Amino acid sequence: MADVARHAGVAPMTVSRALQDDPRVAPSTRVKVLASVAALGYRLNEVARSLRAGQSSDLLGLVVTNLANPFYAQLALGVESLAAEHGMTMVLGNTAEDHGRERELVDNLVSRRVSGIVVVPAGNDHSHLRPSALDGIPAVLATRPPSGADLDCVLVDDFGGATAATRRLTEAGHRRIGFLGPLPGLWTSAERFRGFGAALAEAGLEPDERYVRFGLRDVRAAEHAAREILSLPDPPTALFTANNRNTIGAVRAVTDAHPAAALAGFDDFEFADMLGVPLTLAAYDPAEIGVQATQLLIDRIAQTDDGTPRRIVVPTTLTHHGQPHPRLPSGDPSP
Amino acid sequence: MADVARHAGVAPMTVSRALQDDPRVAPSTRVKVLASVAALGYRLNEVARSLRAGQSSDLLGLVVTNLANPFYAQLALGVESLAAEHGMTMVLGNTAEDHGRERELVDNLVSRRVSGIVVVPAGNDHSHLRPSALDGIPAVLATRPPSGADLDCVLVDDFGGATAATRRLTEAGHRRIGFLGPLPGLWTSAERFRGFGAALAEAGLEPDERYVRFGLRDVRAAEHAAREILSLPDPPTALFTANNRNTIGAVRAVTDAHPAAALAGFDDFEFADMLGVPLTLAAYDPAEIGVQATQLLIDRIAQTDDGTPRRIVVPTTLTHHGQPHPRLPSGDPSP
DNA sequence: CTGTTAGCGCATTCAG
DNA sequence: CTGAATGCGCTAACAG
Repeated sequence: MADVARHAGVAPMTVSRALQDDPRVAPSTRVKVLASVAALGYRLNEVARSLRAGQSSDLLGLVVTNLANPFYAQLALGVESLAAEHGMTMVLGNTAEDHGRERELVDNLVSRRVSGIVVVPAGNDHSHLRPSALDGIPAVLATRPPSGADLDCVLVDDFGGATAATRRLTEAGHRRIGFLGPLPGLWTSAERFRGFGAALAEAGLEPDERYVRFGLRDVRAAEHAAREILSLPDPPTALFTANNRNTIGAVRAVTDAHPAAALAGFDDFEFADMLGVPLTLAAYDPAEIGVQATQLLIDRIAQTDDGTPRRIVVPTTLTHHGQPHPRLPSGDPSP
Repeated sequence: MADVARHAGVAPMTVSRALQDDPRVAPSTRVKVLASVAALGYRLNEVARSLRAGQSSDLLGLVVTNLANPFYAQLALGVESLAAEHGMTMVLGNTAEDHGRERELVDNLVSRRVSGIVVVPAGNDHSHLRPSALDGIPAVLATRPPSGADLDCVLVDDFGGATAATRRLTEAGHRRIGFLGPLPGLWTSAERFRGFGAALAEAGLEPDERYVRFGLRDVRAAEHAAREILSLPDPPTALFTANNRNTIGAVRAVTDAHPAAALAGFDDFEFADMLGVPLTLAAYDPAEIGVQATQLLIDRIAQTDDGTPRRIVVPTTLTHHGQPHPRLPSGDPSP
């Protein structure tokens, strides 16, 4: 910068001002300075700039559990787009659902003085994400509600979506409906099960534990569980699956020799319409979650909020792929 | 840091040294310092640290064209994993194939003094990525070779993969084979077409322009083109598709009323085995590209290379989903 | 409108 | 082994 100042015949301070469009600098001077900047190929050093600024660095942290999941990639895209709109740059970390790694990443981001962090938390205790634990840097949770800390968060309407999707099954006359989901310790998983149960209750039914499986973390496990359930002496005529891994596993099981079962689930995914199996899905826009979370963060950074924790719930839409579910004959359709 | 020093009864310099495991500090002093650090909840300021260091910031930039594509999400994961292994943090930007945005993002990263940048370039001229244009910060290209600049790059074996996949079709007796691909200006697209042509040549054939379509950027366009080609009076009996968007479009076209055609293509994707259509695919590991690119970058940062541009080619593997392609009767199978 | 002074938090350099 | 001085590149805060 000193070089530029020399080249332009002004003081460094003037260069600094010209570069940040300070209105107090004369137009003629500004032109002169900008010419020198161009001539010397000079570029502002953001590191020094943000050191001086003390707080803020125009960086926005994002910590996700699994970037390989297109869901989180979309969420990241949402964060990036809004961040960019506000002149901020996204720093991305992947925890692979590892609490320790999450701590490391968050710590790292704090050390870099990012302006805020969007976190998809790996664990159920979020006390380490309190602003006080983060040198005052605000964090916003995505897809899971805070526990042990008063934090902003953006959630999906897990309960509503699961209820609506399951209702489609009961409305079609199904009375024996199975459930496949990931670990019940996951908030989303628990909520979706609750929604599932609510829809059953509306129809005067309740979950049958023989047909309920939790802890299915990948497609293979889900497929296996689906086969087991469908092989029971008195198998369900329909399945509700709590996320796309489980849905896919169920589809695999159903397209095979086993007795067909109607499927409804949570999460839309590409190709859902190409699997040759009718599928009712509670869909939502993952990017929207990223956008909303980033907006909360920006509000908090700008202090335009009132300080009380906010909670945004992103709605789901019911979509249907493939042929409509055949309406079962009234009464319990026996095998 | 001064606070910690005071608390520990030492000079700030000693705190600094203790924190970076300088062997010259006495063990007892180190313990004292670390205790104070913990007591005060002190955290090193990476911003100041990297300002002092002048170069480097333990940040590694990644600029991709489309994070929504699982391919690039996987690539990002590869970059992140190796970066993390080396104590570096990934900063991610998305260009949406926009040259201007790419320049902005790269410029931004340079201003932040990242140690290096992995770029999936949007355009065909890469002169703006020369180290001299980047204040000496090295860039590595991923999936596309440099042009107008001597840069390291990591490529996929586009030619070989396309040749191998197409060969499967000719070996099965197909003689009228169509081609669907994105814009021919894309290097990968051109290479894959070249590989397609090479396999045809081996079988004494050549591309029939009636069956060749470029510029298909999404599934819908690919599906439409596939339908058109398959509706010709003398339609091809097989199609080679140059990327997963095109493959999916072709699958959609083929599963419909149209005369079936054998399919081979580039890129594997999830569910490829669930579409009910036999599919030969040239597959490769996108994360591997990210890892290799990051390794090149780290080498260059550490100056452990000899300065000449390096080029790494990631191999492809032929995978087959669904039933094997039925072997056509010898001779040209007429409709 | 422009320049001068001072310091953000840290680590290199040189003295103890 | 430890400490003091110095400056990384930039910009508030105060002069002129």
